[in-house]
Amino acid sequence: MKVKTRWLTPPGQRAWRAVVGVHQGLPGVLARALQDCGNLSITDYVVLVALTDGPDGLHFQDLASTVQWEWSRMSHHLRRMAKRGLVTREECPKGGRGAHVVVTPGGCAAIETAAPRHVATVRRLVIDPLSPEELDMLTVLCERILGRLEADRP
Amino acid sequence: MKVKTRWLTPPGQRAWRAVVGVHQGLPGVLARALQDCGNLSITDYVVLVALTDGPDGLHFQDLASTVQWEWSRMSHHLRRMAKRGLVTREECPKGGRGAHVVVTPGGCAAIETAAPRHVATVRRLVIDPLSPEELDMLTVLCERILGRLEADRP
DNA sequence: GCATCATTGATGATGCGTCAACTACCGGTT
DNA sequence: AACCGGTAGTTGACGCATCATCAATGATGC
Repeated sequence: MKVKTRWLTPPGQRAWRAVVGVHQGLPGVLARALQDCGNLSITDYVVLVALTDGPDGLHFQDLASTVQWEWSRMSHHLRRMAKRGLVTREECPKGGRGAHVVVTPGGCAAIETAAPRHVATVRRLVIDPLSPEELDMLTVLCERILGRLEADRP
Repeated sequence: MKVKTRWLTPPGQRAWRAVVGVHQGLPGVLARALQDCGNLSITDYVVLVALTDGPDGLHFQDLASTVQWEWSRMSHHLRRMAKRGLVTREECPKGGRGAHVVVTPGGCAAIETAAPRHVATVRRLVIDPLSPEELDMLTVLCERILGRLEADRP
């Protein structure tokens, strides 16, 4: 019951396999590293980094747009994070409507322990095994692919 | 409330951003392409490709090991695919215990329409925008990273 | 001043993936 | 035969992501 499709050329197959392999392997290792120090998921980490990047919290919608999430996803995730004491919703200081999201001391502590280790993991897995020239090459190639991706999804 | 961590160097940041961008963007485009022709998810596609790669169906555990899934995940997914008429569980031809999974005619038709388009999408997004030398370079870099990943997860 | 509409955000339903039982069945041992 | 340990696979519960929908709060037109 062979499917008769013209598959990729051997170099193409090998490249695709490698890309898929990285795609499948990276999140697991990063997630484990984050789990080991502070019980954070990758998504928690992303949200906390966005929130702690400025001096104060962020508006709900600004937060959602900086991490490129839909509002509903953000809302659900903030509820779960709030239940775990990582963030809180406050009244908007500008008085208007809209939720203002801030990091609790607990969340701040969590991100401050997690961030250095996470960066170290990224370094170890992706940055360090490549020479500076190779890193630049990887950047160029990924950005080329990214361009196609964005052209595909306007 | 700035988190004071030594982040990546600018080239490192740019590389990491590009890698993450590809990682986040690729599945969406591939999933849409598969959805548009046959209502398959990426996971459906992977299972169907594995099943139609040989002349006959596969043993449950062989299927699980070729696509690198846990048994429970495979079991759940096969149940859902069976409910949609894509695969069936049969008695093992060897007589022993164990489930034998085969593709239904409907599943076969689905994969035969989906596969060429999927390959074309991969080509368009990843293979075509790169020259052969660049493709080889991408392979080498990804495989280097893969090595680190596997060293990290024994 | 109020009716209408868009924005902002929350909620419920559904599907997927993981973990931890749980069942069933085969093989060998006593 | 009865027992037992390991293999094969299923099931249930839970967390997360997405989609559709709902409620409340603006802004705008008349």
